[in-house]
Amino acid sequence: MPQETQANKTTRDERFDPHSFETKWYERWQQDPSLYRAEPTSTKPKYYVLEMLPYPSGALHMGHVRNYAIGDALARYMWMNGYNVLHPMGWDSFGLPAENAAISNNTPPREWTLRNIANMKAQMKRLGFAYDWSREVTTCFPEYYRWNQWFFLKMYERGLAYRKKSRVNWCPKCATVLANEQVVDGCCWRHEDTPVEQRELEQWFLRTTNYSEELLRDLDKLPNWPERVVTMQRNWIGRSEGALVDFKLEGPAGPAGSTITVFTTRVDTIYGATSVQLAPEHPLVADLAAGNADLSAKVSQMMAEQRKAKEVGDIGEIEKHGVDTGRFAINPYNGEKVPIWVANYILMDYGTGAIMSVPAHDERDHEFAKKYGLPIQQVNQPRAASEPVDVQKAAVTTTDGVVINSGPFTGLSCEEAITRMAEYAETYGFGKPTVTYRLKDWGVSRQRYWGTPIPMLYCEKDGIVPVPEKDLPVILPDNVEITLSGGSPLARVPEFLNTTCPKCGGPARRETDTMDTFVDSSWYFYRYADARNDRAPFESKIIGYWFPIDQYIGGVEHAILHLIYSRFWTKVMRDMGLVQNDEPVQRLFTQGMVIKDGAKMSKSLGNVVTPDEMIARYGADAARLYSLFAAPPDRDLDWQDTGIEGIQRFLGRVYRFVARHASATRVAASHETGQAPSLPPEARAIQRKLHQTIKRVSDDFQGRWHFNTCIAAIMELVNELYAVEDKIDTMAGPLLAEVQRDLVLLLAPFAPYLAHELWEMLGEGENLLRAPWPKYDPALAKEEEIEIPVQINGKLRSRIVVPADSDHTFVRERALADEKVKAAIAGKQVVRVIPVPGKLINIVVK
RNA sequence: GCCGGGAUGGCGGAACUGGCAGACGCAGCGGACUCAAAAUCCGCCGGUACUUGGUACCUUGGGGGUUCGACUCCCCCUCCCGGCACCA
Repeated sequence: MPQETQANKTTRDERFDPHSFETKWYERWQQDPSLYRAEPTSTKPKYYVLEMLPYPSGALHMGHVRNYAIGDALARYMWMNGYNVLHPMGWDSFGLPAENAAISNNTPPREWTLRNIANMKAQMKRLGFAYDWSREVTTCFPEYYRWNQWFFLKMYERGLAYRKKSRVNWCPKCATVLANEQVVDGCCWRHEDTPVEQRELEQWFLRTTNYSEELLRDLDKLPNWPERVVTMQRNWIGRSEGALVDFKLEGPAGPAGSTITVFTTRVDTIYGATSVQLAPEHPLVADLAAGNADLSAKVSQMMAEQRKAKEVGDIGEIEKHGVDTGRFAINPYNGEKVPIWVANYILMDYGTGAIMSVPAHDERDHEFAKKYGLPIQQVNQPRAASEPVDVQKAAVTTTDGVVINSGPFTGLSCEEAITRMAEYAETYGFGKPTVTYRLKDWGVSRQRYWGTPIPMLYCEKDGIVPVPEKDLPVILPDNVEITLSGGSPLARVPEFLNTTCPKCGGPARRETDTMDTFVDSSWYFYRYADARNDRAPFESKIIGYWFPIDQYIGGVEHAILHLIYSRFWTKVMRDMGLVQNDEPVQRLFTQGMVIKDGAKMSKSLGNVVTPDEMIARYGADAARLYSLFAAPPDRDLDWQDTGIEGIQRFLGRVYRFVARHASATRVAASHETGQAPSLPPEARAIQRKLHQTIKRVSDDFQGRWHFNTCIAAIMELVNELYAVEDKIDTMAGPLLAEVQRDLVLLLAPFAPYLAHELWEMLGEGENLLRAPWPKYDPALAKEEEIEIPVQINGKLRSRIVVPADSDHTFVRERALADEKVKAAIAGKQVVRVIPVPGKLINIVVK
């Protein structure tokens, strides 16, 4: 054995070559496809960890690597802790970039997409991510999208899918319609410099608004979602409580009827209403303007103005103006006649498109009334008025007040009046309490080729006819000419377009729009649980076992779009009896972006770092470990090329240390004796550090996920091992063996290649993924002596070393006896001594 | 305007419940090894002042406060990032 130690010393400067062993393990892992498979049933507890599936754009970027490194570390940790882990991966593979590539490279979208998938899958494998590929989901395959179509039919049956003509967002670059969620600052979410146009089109919608209330309420069931995601969804749903009140039109009524229903959150101020304001697009406006050329012209001008403002995204900035229609409406509470105006700041798509204008108690109404000389009438007196209020000067908008000049409601508090007056309206049939939402139905039609065909037919005789379930899937044809003009490419494929009506057997044509790709990603994670089912999207019993997802990890950019649609889809499936869970995701983690030199990586800035070059230079482990080490995972990560070199150095230090002492460990392991005899102090220090490190890493996995500090802790352990390495041979063998094994286990979730290599080097035959996570012993982690800082009047003046379990009296005596302390308090009076057990002592002197 | 999040050395970041500010890493400086370089190993590394060791003072975006003690709590302000917004 001494000779062997000698031999090891000679390998001290052995080069650390991650590529040789990463290649070796990569090949071994490819040979065993069952390695990361989840067990269909198990006595172990289940754990479903999921990273957001990528769009197959061509190659992974560092943001992907970071996302998957977090998920992979967690999956490996859970495996080592004895869980039945489901850790799948798939491809969100429908979408526009494939069509754009088809146009620019003359490559069919399918071919382009599948090539990208192959490339990215190879990258993932090379990075060592532990996915259960037997459950791979590719959304552009008929075996997947047929279930999109199936769900669509089920929603149609339940009245949740419907077709209507409406004003929709249109991106001229995508040549298709966008959902409200896909419009960012008035521009397309894909083309941030392209303003969205408004077009009138016949479209398919899903009734997300049926679930507005539940989508909002159930946010309370998600305590383990990031606060900001919950807030963003809450804002997006935009619940507002108020009342509907009917104002009767005075004089002749047109086709739009004789009632103007207004929505208000402040019905308590209705006695102060001095006009009614309509949105230019309000149906009644056409009636009122009929035969009035001047009014018609002004109204169409306002419509144009609103549309333009909406496109540019600065609705809210435009100057308020309006026009008096010359007609009147009756306030149902007091019978008063108020003029009806049309105003450019009233939006048809919020509330009812009509408001009552109360200039005394609303700032916008006040501004408007001032401009046009409309009367301002106070009906609300604030309680805590420091100076006399003058509603002619400024609106009083507080709800902390008392209702005045309001007939039978005079004297009520605002809050009470809001309730009582709405009830009153309901009793007398001219209104009711109500709730409105900002959330709109989800427009899912896209005038594009590379997506799921919407399974609907149009028959001249029978109208809209759903494709019978037995005829699914409606296959997306190949060889379609793709252009970005002239509407849906599928409309130019006669073989696809023309079919027969299943009801009457007569000629029918197919719907040529495809589904928004967010449909694909709204339920893909259910498919993973039962990915090869060809009779149903999945078996409910299997969903019952795996759901909800224990941990979902992805970018915060999906906080609204994908995550609200997924929640909606789950609730619909639950109401269909397919799943039992109300929510798909138990815990959500949103990781920060990877940036470089303070900016998002982009080709135009030339600051792109690719995983391939990082693997080539430093290896997969280093790329993964650095993406976890450089910043806490929830924050943005500023990529520094020199930073990853430090990680590579660290991995080399680990490798060399274990390599140098592996044989000693193997020998020790072969005649393990159980509890070591009392250790020499240096060995005890190492043991203590080891157990402290195990605690820190384990705790972080349970709670904060600050993997940057976990890795720092492991670095500290390795630094300590190096500091005593010269003496390590004289230390007890079993301890060295324990340290080496545990060090490798601690690194296994973060740097799997290195960990596997060293595990084998230590003579461990067992699969590392199934090796038990090390346990720490609090007694062994505990310090025997601690250093106590001594403060005088809150300033650090000295430090003393005392046994860890010293009581206060002892610490106090030692502190007061300290030379530096004595000098500092000489001639002064000790007023108080404040102990912080185990932490610090502060002496207050005068 | 409203709602979140953030600002700490030359840089990325640490300090978890009010208790040693700057862990760990990068960059930098010095040393060992080497003919030399790379690699590796060891040491130093917030600022200012003074006689080196050392000691004192300053320092967590700015200003005030609470406290024996504040990166951490409270009030005011500045800047940055994200969401919502004529929402009635």
